[in-house]
Amino acid sequence: MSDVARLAGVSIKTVSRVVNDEPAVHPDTAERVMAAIEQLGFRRNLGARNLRRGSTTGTIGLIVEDVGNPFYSELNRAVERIATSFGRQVLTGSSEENSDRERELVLEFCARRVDGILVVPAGLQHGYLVPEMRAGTPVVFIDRPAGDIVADTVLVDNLGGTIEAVTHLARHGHRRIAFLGDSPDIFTAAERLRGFREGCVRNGISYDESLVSMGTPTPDSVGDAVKRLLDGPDAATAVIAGNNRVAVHLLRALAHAEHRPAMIGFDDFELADLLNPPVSVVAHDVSALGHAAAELLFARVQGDQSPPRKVVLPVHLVARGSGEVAP
Amino acid sequence: MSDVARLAGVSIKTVSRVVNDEPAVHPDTAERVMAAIEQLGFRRNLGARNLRRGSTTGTIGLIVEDVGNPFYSELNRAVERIATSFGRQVLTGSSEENSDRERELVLEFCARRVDGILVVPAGLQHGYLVPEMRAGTPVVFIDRPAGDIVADTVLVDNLGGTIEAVTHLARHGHRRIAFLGDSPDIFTAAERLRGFREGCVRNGISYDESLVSMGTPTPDSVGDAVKRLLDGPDAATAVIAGNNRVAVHLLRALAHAEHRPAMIGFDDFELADLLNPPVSVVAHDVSALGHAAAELLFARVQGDQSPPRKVVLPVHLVARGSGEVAP
DNA sequence: GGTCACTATGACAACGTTGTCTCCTCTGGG
DNA sequence: CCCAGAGGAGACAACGTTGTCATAGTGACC
Repeated sequence: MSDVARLAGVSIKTVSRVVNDEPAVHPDTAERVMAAIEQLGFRRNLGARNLRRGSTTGTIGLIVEDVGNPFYSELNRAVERIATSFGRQVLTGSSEENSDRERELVLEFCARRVDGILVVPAGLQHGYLVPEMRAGTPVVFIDRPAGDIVADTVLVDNLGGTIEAVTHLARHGHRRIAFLGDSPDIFTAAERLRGFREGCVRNGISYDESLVSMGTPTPDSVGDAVKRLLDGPDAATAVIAGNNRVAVHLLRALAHAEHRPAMIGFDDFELADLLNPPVSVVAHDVSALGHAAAELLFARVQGDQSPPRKVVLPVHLVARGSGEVAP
Repeated sequence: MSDVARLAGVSIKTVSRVVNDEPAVHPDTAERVMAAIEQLGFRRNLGARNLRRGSTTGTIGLIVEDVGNPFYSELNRAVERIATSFGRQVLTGSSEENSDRERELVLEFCARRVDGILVVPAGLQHGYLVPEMRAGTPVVFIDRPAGDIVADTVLVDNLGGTIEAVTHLARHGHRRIAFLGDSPDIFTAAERLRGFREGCVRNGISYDESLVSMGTPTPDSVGDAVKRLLDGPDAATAVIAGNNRVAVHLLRALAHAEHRPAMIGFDDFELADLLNPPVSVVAHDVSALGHAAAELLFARVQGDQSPPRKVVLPVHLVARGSGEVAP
């Protein structure tokens, strides 16, 4: 900026005035300054500006498990949309379902003085956030609640959705239903398992633990579970996939099976309707999840001091075929 | 920091020393400072630090068309991985295929003094980047080259891939092949169309413009194209989808068709192998694209001054079934 | 005992901005 | 002709850090 000032033959403050469109600058002077800016390729340093003004940095942080997962990238997009409408930019990070990495990212974001943080939490302990939140960085939890602190949270109705799935299958005559879920350490997985259990009870099906398989889904783990749960005399006649990744692995494992069980997935996914048979799912609006969380965050950024809110978004069953076959 | 200093009864500089793990601080003093830091929830302001040190900000910018598109989110993930290994964080933005928005994002990133920018360019004019690049912000173009400047670029072999697709179809007896591409303003779309043409020539097929449909893919636009190209006496017997989004819309349009043409998509996508028939594609390694671009960017960040490089990554045809049916 | 090396600490300036205050020069009204 | 007021511009400090230099204290050695 001082280079610009020198070239234009004015003071540094006048350059600042021009850059900030402040009034009380003579048009001729302004023009000279503009020319100098152009010539030198000057661009105001936002970091210095924010430091001096004590204003916000105009950035928010978003931490998800994996920005490459379509579920999270749709979330990312929704968040970005809201952030843009508030004139903010988004720093993203993947926690890889690792709570140390999550913490690292959060603290780094705080050191960068982001205006707020959206996080799909990996761990169960979030005490480390208390000082940051007290220092004025709002945090909103997405898809999973905070472990041990009270904070704004936006969830989907995991329990209700899974109950609905079980009920739907029961209505089509299934009594032996298997449940394939992600690691039970993950809130959504645990909650959906709880919904599965509750769904069985409500439909007069005895809950059979041997029909449940939980764990980080890999092609092998899901393949093994399929062999175990869907073979033999006591085989399950229907199966619920606990999330989109389980569903994908499950579909691949079932692709060449002789007789396929009925199936319902939790989380919708692209092309589900084009598979054979089309896959029925418990769907929810991922964009709405991102929107709601981001809107809540920006309300906090703008000073909303009301007590922490918990929002639960509805889910709905989309019957496409795979869940409507008889045993 | 001055609060911490006051509480610990030391100078501000000593706090700085403790925070930076500098030697020459008495253990007792350090402990007192640490306690004060803990008590006050102090966190160093990275913005101020970077300003003072004149160092890099530890961030890079990534601009794609849409962070929610699986293709770009996979790219995002690959870039993030490299960035993390270099201790950097990633600011992301969606240009929405709008060159003004792209420019806005780039300039905002520059004002934030990112260490470098990765961009999937939307427009054809990048002169606005020259001052920024001269000022020392390296820029690497991904998937599409810069419009009117020379810069580092990482592409995939669009031409070769499409030629291969045509050849593959020709080998299976097809003579009337349709091509559905994205808007010809997009480099990859234009290039793949060129490959289609060249592929026809090489295989002794007369290039028939009436079998080509280019434009931003929507369910309707693709549906209309399908009706036009695949009906009637002169209908195409095979079709090439110019990118992953065209492919998805095409599959949906064909889902209930009586006799389906042979089909090959450009860009692989999840579940392609589970459709009926499984979809043959010209695949390329999106992660490798991100890796290569990010590695190149960080080489520049670290001072590599060699002439701009152009990297073209290979593609390969994955035959799964949809491309291997006779006319 | 004086010098030297070394440890531990602080004062101060500077990074690139912008808010505040001040100063100078007009213009127009009395 | 004087003065009030407005318009235009600059000097200076401050934002939160850290690099440089200075200083005080402590042993160890000749």
